[in-house]
Amino acid sequence: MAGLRERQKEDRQKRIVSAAKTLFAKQGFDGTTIESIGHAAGVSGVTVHNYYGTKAGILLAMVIESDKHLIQRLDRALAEISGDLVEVTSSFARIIMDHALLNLEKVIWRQVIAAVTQNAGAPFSKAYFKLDQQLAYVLVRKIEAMQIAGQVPPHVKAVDLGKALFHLQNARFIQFVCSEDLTSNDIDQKIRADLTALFFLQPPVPDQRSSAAPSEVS
Amino acid sequence: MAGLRERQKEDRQKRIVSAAKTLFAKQGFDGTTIESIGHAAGVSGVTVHNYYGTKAGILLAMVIESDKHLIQRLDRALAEISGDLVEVTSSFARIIMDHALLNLEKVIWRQVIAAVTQNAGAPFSKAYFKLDQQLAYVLVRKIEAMQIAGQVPPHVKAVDLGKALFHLQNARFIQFVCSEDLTSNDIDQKIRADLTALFFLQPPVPDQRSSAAPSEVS
DNA sequence: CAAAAACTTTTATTGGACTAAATATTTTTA
DNA sequence: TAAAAATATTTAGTCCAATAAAAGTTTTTG
Repeated sequence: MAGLRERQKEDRQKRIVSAAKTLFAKQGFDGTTIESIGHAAGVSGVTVHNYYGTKAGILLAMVIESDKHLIQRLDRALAEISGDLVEVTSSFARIIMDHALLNLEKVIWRQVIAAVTQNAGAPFSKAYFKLDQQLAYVLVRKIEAMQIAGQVPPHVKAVDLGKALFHLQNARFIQFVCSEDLTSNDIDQKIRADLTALFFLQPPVPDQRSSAAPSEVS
Repeated sequence: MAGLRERQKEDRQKRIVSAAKTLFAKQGFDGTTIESIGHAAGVSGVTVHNYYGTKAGILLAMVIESDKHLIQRLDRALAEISGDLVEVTSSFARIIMDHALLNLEKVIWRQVIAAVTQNAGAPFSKAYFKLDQQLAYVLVRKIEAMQIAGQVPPHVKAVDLGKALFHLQNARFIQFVCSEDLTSNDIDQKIRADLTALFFLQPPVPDQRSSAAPSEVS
């Protein structure tokens, strides 16, 4: 059997998360009561509480579920990219933004970020931060691969670089969801500007030709 | 006269913010009711509402008030720093972290970030983002000065670099307040690692001595 | 199938943010 | 100083998240 009850529970949870997704999208986060989520999912409001603890808990369940596949998708996508670090980071950011908007609207993402920040330490927040770390390591692995291919200088610590790039990307992602006006193209431009400045690149660096180009430091 | 009533209003607002600061610190954000803030400030809860709209509004008023002087302080502090960009950014971040903790505890800062994110678009959020921008421009100005002094290559766009560094610092600041364990020293190390990797620096570059450390590029 | 275990639901309560409207007070101005 | 204007407070109420405990239901187990 392996748990008939288990399956029912999962089914209920799926219905709850699905109902929440619909209602949040339709009426917003604050405009949706836990009761109404339960009603739409065919369970009582208290049951929703029992499963997810808080409204934010439901939200995070949604996000974590939706991000399950993002990491693999990113890994695959980055493997195919042959550009420099700017291209790689830009693509990384773009895939994350696209994926994010595919699942939830910006206004909901704001609630996600708020909930995670507010409840730093809560189980669902830890899960979210863990996910972030996994995302960062997608970048780290790509950088390691680029180092082997000679596209990134070997003296750079891939982990440090990957994390730094991830944090930068994440800051821009937050900016992205905090402004309804900003498109993913806007953010892409900003990220490119960020990296161009940070890498101290002379304007367009051609290609393979001695990619190290260490700028004369003070 | 220039408004006796004005002055009383200001006085009341000061008392409210001050009371809120004390109570938030003592009982936490959620543990403090608007009613109790009003009581401590000698006004009614409704008056608190009238002035600040929401509990988050009070919080942001606190932050904005406390950050009024931060920009000047930063400007003065950075003017005296003569190190490279890593040193400058590190100091920048450190001053911000110190200032932040001097005024509010981490747990309250989490509420601040949550509130700002959640209510992106609300007047107090806009004010906060504006403040952020002003902070970023402190860095931009310093970089411009460094360019004139020949410490930063002239082909780099100071605005881009300053904003990028600010965003990175900001991401690390959020990490800082989201973990009770992390000290400002921890974050400092992380920021140094970030920048070292991003700038593609050979490990520690001593000084003028051009210690080439030629890495065998595969 | 019956008893026990594991959940869910119902019912009831609490607590607090936020709002609205009526009332009271203080300040201004004439 | 009295009327008017501006502002604060009281009062009353709504809404909803969150919790607790009792009652009901389904699933498992023996």
